[in-house]
Amino acid sequence: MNGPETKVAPNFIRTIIAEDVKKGKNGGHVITRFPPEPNGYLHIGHAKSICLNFGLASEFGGQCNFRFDDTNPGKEEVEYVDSIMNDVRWLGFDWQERLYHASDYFERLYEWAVALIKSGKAYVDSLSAEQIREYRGTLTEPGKESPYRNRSVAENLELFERMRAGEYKDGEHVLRAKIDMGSPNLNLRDPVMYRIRHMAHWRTKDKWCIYPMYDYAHGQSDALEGITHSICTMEYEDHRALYDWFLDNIDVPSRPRQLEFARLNLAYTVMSKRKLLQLVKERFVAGWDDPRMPTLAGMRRRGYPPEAIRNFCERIGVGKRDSLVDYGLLEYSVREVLNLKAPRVMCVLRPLKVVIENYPEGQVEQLEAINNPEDASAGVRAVPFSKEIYIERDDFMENPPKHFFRLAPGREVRLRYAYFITCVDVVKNELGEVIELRCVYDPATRGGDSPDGRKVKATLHWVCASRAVEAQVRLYNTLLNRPDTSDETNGATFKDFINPNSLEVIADAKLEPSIARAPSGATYQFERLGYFCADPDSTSEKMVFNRTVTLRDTWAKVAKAEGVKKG
RNA sequence: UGGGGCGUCGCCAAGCGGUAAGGCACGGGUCUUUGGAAUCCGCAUUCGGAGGUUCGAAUCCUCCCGCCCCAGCCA
Repeated sequence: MNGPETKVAPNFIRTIIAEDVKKGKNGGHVITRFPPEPNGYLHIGHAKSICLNFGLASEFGGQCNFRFDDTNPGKEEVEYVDSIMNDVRWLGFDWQERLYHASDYFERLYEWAVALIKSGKAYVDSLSAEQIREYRGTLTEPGKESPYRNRSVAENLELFERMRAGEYKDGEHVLRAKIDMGSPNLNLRDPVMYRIRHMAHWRTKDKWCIYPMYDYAHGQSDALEGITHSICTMEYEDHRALYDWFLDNIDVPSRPRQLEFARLNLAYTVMSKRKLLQLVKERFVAGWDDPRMPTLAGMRRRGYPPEAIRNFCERIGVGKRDSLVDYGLLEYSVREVLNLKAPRVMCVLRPLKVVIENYPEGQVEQLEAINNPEDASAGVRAVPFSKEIYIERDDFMENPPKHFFRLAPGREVRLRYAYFITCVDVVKNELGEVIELRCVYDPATRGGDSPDGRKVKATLHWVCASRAVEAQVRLYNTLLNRPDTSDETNGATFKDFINPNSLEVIADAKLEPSIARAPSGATYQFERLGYFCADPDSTSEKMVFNRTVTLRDTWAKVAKAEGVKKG
């Protein structure tokens, strides 16, 4: 697929793996894994990891396993399990039969813990959680050894066995690795391997009441699956010494290597599961799949194609430094895909009635419109036209500024695929607001071309008033009103910067009749406005559309630069 | 003031001792029945700073500055 000139941009992980393969390490094989914990929905940051892991595996002719990191039953739920698998498949990746769980290895991990006890490298500690924290020391002072650190192997064995048997309450004992309480790396100060949790696990049910910690479970799970490159985010860099310590002190079947990369931060949104959960629980959004959410479920409902997300993940690259990616890059990736695929259709969001005075009363004609100028195979459709139509309020200005090309008193413009019309009169209500336009059309311009070759500076979208279908349209803006809300130094939190205008609902947009019954999820370009997709909230009475992303809007840029006001 | 990372264009990001890729954004042109799309052109004498090594440094050395992560029986 990748020809010689479509070479992908190198990154340090790709480079390391290529070197390993070249040296024949791991027999030249590459096996990666995507290891989510089922404690929340997947978001665009996970997409980066998914694309990296599955992408690298396929690039090197290897495979990527799917593994639930389910070591903490207190936080994990099956609702998340289902959504996670669904989202990875939707993104376009397939783990075939290789669906694994850290909980598949509980028995093996337990045996290895026993072996570590026998070799004097692990012990049961009976300090309380607070005491363990005190004994751990601080960033600048070394820790102290627990008084239980030198229990005999026999005693440790018995205690650990009874921990498993359920003879102790939560928190009474833990199993710790015996490493070095004076290490400058806090992860090596006798890390906890097992804690007691009398709690059912979604898979193992009541079989266990002791559960392994991430640090103890992850590397060994990797080794059992023959993972060659275990790719994780930067915050685990300090854990690598521990990851390696376990692998060095346990008789594992293979030797994986941990590599760390920087997680994705996207402007105007948040990525942490904690914050996303807060948005859902505190009703700032309608749910995990709210189209404003950076979750894959939200983006799917918003209308972002999986291909666009994959392209975005390739474009942002992979590095080790903190970054904040411009939201515009994601939007560019979305438009790029949709431009080629989305059928065009006309919809008027904020209607302004236009009466064409010289058009025959009661006549309705069908005009031919191109479905997708980027794709001839998409064909054409018929759009009804008659004496009364709606145009966009923004497409008319009574006193147009210099660079406004659209309709104005006395001005002629084109109605897309229809006729040239000239505004001859403006009807206002008692408040002085424009409520209707009176225009005349030129019958010779049918279809939108003028036989005499005269030009017009603008083409407007429109909808036939008598045949229009009303639809609800939801317009989305950024969830947060500033790009970076991570600085909480003055007691501020991201919630202080939630954009109160992130959702704008248009109750009665006028839609051309051709998509009156569009299937949920179908994406269209509403000409001159943007890409929109049918929402599952649609009913047989009323369609609901989500604005996926606007089109690039040069006029908006000009208007802003010149300080043009609406109206 | 311990340890681990990181500093290349407004935002990402290549580069690994031979004289600064690419994408987005931005500015301008062409074309246009979407102010869309497409297309062309422009956009870092300089790589956090200061010294040093070298014929030659973003790349090597020294010192300095800045930012991120770590004190869960979370992952």
